[in-house]
Amino acid sequence: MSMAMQKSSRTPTKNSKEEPASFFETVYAIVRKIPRGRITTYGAIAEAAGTRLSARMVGWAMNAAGHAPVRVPAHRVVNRNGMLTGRQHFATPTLMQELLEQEGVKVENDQVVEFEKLFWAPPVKS
DNA sequence: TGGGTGACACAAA
DNA sequence: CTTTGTGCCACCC
Repeated sequence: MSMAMQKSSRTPTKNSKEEPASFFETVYAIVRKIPRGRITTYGAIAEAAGTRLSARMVGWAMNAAGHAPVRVPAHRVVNRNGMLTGRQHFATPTLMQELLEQEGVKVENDQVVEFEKLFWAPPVKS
């Protein structure tokens, strides 16, 4: 799959304040607010960010989150099915599951157990 | 400027 | 049930 675009450099646009300079940072801010042991979905984040029509962008932002200035708990973000779709993008394919289990989130067959119960609804972006 | 990209979501077959 | 296809939008070169 991934052949071109391996560098993917992004513009940090660091602001002294918490003000997100771009949609990416908005997503990062939301993801960082996910409580430990909880999870959310790309769609929920997208909705909170104001782009519910495109959950894809959240995944795209997560892709860039790997080189974000602040570590983003991307392992707490799963797809609508509660599946760890992004595990393949972590340092190791199993890292995402390991991190989740470290926080008490049980994962079976690449899917979060009781995903609906652990689901955390991100606050709506003002 | 324009085009391509995608860690999703949803509908249809 | 699984598979296939389309839409969607912000960001990067």
